[in-house]
Amino acid sequence: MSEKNMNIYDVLKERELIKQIAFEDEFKEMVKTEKTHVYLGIDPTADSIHIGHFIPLMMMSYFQKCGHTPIILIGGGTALIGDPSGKTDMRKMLTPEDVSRNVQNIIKQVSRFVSFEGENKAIIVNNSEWILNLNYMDFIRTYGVHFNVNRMLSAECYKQRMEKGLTFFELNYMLMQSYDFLKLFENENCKVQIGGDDQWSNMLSGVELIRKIHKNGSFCVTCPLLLNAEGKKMGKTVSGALWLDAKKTSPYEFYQYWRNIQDSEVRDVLKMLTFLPMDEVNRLSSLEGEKINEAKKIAAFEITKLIHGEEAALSAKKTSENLFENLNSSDNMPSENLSSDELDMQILDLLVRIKIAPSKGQAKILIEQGGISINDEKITDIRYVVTKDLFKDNYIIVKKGKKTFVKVTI
RNA sequence: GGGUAGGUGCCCGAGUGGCUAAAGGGGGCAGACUGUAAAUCUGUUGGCUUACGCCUACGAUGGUUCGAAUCCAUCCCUGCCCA
Repeated sequence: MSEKNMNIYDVLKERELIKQIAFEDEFKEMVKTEKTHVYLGIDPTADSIHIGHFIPLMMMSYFQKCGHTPIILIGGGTALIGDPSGKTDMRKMLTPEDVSRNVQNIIKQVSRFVSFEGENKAIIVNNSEWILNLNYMDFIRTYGVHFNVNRMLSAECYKQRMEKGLTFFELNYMLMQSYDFLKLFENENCKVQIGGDDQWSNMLSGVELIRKIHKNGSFCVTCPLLLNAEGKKMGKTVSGALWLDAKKTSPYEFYQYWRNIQDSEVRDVLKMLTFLPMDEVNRLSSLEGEKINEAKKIAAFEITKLIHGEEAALSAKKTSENLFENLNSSDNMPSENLSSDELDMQILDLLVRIKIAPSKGQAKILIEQGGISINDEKITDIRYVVTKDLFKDNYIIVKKGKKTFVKVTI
């Protein structure tokens, strides 16, 4: 691999994947001469990773390509307790079985970005190994003394919480995360932590803890958060988050998400979420007017390929082209199967049945506003009945608005 | 522990006995316009019902009343101030 000798700092700079670095100059010098371990923390609170993990994983991928060793830290210890950071309610407690099943899924998805083979193969560690055995008194005496609460409270992430109320538990998160880094530093010679910029304070406090105890270099690097043109986090879909698991967000849906980004987001998306050469990124993102659709297609394809593999990406792309560019094929479209005794169904019931509308009331509104068509015929009567003769080749295509298609088969 | 202000629909927020499925805004969805974009304009936004209507919903549980988001009691939760 020729990339092995590339300098990670330059690579990340070029991709604009760096938001902040602690001890930047020292970091630059370190990576010139050393190959180190790099860690990224992921909470196994869900059985899939979502788009928020995407950029840090891209970053990790570059680190590995440059010869560094990725460590994926699973927050198994903290997940067993239940992470309170959700604003409204405590997340439900996870059993050890939940956690280990989630971990399996997460590893599968992470392996799209980092390799678990070769000289600097990625390793997985779980912080339950050390968190669960902590002795409270020992912990606060040994490590607690290094944390200045005044300073912690001035950190951006807590500042916002000050208005809403902050519990001691949440305040502790910073100590836990710092301790994770310290352990990895001591046990695995891990000098670098990476993560999203929202983690900056937590990461920095780990760096400082290590420097206080070992008087030795450790670093953290954050990547920019993926924001859309409105300044909100990207990755929200109608049905919630944009997941990287095909079972939760289909490759087609995933592809469409990226196909529909705004013009102004194209450059960021290509640059940060694909491995396309920068020349190409620059060329594509400078396209104007209608032509920028070309860039969006490429972005959607590349990103889908990265997450779901080439085959799934091709078929998502094909489905999309067929639907929107009128080639009239329904392969790979989201589909629902009806049993034959469900025929002659009222249109309202059908829309609910195939999950196009959440309730009959909503379905009624959609039809009244002209948002529903079957096989390209607009439906205007809310009492329309779906009969068997509509089903050519045993399927119909139900369309909601401009972008939602469902193939209904019998 | 004491004082005080609060908890309303996806979110913010008005409402302080009947006209309230609950103003207004945001967000979502749909329509027009477009490039599967943005901006703009329009409609719509609890569930069931062809409909009359019924059910569920203003932190929780009880109560007062012909009638409660609105009054009373108890409880739970949150903010702020004092200790």
